[in-house]
Amino acid sequence: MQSFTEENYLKIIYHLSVNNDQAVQTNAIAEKMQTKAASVTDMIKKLADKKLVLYKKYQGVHLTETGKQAAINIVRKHRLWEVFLVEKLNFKWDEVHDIAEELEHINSAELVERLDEFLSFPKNDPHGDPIPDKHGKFDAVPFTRLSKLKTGEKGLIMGVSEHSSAFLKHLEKLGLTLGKTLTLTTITDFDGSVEIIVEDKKISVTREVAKHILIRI
Amino acid sequence: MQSFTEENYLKIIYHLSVNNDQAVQTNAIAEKMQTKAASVTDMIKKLADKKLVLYKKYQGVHLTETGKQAAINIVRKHRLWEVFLVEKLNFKWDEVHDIAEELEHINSAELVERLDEFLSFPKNDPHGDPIPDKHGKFDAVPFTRLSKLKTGEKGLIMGVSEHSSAFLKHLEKLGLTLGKTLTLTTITDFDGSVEIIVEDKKISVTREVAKHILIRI
DNA sequence: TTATTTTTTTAGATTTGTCTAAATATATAG
DNA sequence: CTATATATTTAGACAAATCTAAAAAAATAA
Ligand SMILES: [Mn+2]
Ligand SMILES: [Mn+2]
Ligand SMILES: [Mn+2]
Ligand SMILES: [Mn+2]
Repeated sequence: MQSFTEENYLKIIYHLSVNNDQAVQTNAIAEKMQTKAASVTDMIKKLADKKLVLYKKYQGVHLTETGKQAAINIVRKHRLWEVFLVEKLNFKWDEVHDIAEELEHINSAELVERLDEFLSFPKNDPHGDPIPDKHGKFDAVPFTRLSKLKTGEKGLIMGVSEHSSAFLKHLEKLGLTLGKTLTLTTITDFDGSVEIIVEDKKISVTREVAKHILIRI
Repeated sequence: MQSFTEENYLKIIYHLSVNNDQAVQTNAIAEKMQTKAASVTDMIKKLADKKLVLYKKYQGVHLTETGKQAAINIVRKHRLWEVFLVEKLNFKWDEVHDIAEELEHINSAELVERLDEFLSFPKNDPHGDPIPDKHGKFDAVPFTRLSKLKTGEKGLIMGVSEHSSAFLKHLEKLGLTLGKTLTLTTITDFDGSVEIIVEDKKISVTREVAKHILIRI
């Protein structure tokens, strides 16, 4: 069994290596963990001793299969708890992340399976992210970003790639929530912002925001 | 904010001092915490620095009002999560304690209040123990023990004072669950075991077991 | 009331996860 | 290919929570 800290390292290494099969760098981990590179090196050695990561000095780390499964299990718990908080306890999608950061470390396989069942085996969390099943399997639905759409194209909002409360609240206010359909009408030349229509309303979205809205055409 | 460890100490000191206004002894804490007296002394000093307990060398500890409220809040969370596990996730009453030991440390006041509401503000946990409200208030319903009943007396099972899985499973098997009504028919002289009738069935219960069954006459 | 037992505290180590500062390796730029 | 910049590791220290062994206080018994 891993400590909370070890679990957080595994999860971060996982997120940094998914969609990218290169080695994860010490500094990248340090930034996400909000700690120092020296501390990361210490922890990496420990995780390597436990065969959870492969490590070569100065060459960054890769998760082993065991490490990857451990990480995915934490992600599974995180996302299931987020669904619970939104669906059952009526939290908003911008309020659940920090609580799930704690709940994801609760250690009971039985609890996770029963929670999954209680929630009717959800496929996605409140931010559109896929929930791995009990074997760690999930399908990565392909997506594009609002910032990549061309004029006139229609799309369905299926997720976000930025999870800060400020960003989510902003989308909420604009009515840009999961499942909404939108049409891109204009791309502004000078700043790349986009005009879209959602539910018959015209909205302007900065390029920075558009980059983080995941779309299925 | 307290660490998990500090919270566990507070909770144990609380349980050892409720129904008993004497100072809680170092060794008593050590036994419950499954640790050594020396470690307890260290922690007591830390809790005293934080004004969560009153401590005089060699004289044991008392919770301060702040410490008591902190402890009660942990107990509240523990019992609410136990209700959740039994009522919503269909765990048995003997399966929930260890998971609740972890969940009780999740740190979000909003979560607790919403969970309480989701559960329809339960007054008691699956073992009959009272759940403090958000202000830490609860009424200690008076009770007696099956071992104190006299021949012919009737009673309602309202709780248990032993929470081990083995004990709870045993009661379950005998059909001695919360809310059941029983009548004491015989007290055996030589070993103090009691014969009772529950739902028209005659059952024999050892004195040791009878001591831990809480009854309202 | 003196001796013995029990309880509690202190002293000094250990483990985990962190830090700063300095050393070393790797990458990048001329 | 060498100089500089960046990334990473090492060395040594620290705080939290624990431990063992020994000392000290309090309780109990003779
Ligand atoms: Mn999240
Ligand atoms: Mn999420
Ligand atoms: Mn319990
Ligand atoms: Mn309980």
